[in-house]
Amino acid sequence: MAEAEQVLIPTRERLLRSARELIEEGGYGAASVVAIADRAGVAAGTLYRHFPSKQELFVEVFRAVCAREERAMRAAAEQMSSNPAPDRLEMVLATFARRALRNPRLAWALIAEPVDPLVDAERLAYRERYAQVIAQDLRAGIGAGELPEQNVELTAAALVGGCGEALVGPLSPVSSKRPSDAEVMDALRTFVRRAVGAA
Amino acid sequence: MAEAEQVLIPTRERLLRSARELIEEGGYGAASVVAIADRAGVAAGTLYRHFPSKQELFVEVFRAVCAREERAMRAAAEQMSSNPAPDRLEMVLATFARRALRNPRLAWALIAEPVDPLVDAERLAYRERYAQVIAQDLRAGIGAGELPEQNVELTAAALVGGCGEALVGPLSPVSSKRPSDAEVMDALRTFVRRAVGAA
DNA sequence: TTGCCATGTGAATCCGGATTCACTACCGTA
DNA sequence: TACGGTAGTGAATCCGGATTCACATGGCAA
Repeated sequence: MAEAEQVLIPTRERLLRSARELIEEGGYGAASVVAIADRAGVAAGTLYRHFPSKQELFVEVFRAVCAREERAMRAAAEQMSSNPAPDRLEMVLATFARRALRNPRLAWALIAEPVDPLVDAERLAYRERYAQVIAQDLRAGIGAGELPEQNVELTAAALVGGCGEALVGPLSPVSSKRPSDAEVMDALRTFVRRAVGAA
Repeated sequence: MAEAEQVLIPTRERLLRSARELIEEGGYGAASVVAIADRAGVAAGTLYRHFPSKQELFVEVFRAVCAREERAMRAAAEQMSSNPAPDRLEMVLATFARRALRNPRLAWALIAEPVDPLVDAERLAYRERYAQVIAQDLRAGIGAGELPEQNVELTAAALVGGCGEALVGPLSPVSSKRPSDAEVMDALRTFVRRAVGAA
């Protein structure tokens, strides 16, 4: 599978990119060392010139992708900064959902697919960060009297988790009679608004 | 680890039980063929006298446990059959959560931990069934005017998924500063009531 | 020119399980 | 007592992937 070799891009980057692409296409299972190296146009051994182990490579991929997601969510919140909290929350979670639906396999890998302890730890850390983005707006909403008092951390976790898992179904490899993306998004918006106690 | 051998119980059953126990304690990873056989007080080869493969054994364990969960949820709904739908829904999901919190490792295995295609297929099937239990009460509630119109299937999925993932955090192996079970249950009850649009 | 370092190679090796199989032990029946 | 079938044994084998390592190659500085 010798690709049109992107010699412009340094090997290390190419390896990271190959790994991400393979995960996007077929989950962690599809991203074997040989496959990754192959796609990057190098030999398997080369991977070990740039990363101490496959795990570490995965961690780096994972971090980069999660950071991108977090940025997208924060940006969404930013854009709505002058709108009421419920609208902001709806937007933030809709952003999360939209992106997941656009890249289902990757989303599944980020949200649920276990890999190894190193990556799993990273996952937990990022879940926490997503929840914090939500929690922030929840607090603001409560402060402004736009939302009722509630356990902010748990609601935030339930929302991230909730939307995540709600997506995992529609996302999952073999689901057949899946509803359209628009329907999913719509139902999730309603769900979020209600769950936070918006009018 | 030759246990006090329960020769009263047939080997096949003992194997199923060992597997379940090992999964409860350490997830699928801890349930190797040798470990399972060991705990059942037989040799590895014996497992293959009773099951065509490890996968098939897992599927059987998984089915049994999921069926038990489903029964618990249905029973909870049954008991509340004369109460309003929102109360029933709260009860059903609280049952789900309570049981998960009581047996975190197993819950994690059922809800999220990937194993192999056979078992994963089973998981999807059961998620669907849990969602149907919810959907049933949602429909009843809408019919009785106790709940607003909504996309029943998606809300049900979001709730099962939502509670599931919300639990996964608190459940997960290494989470430290986890809130008390009571707090989690409480926040989830509120969450559920709001999410379905109850007054 | 020579030596050294960084990078790349890919076949050989290692490793952790699942799976097999030739053999034993026991039980009920002819 | 012999026979066949069922259950059990556990060391040997197989298998898929990560990891290693002895051997290039090319650039750069002494």
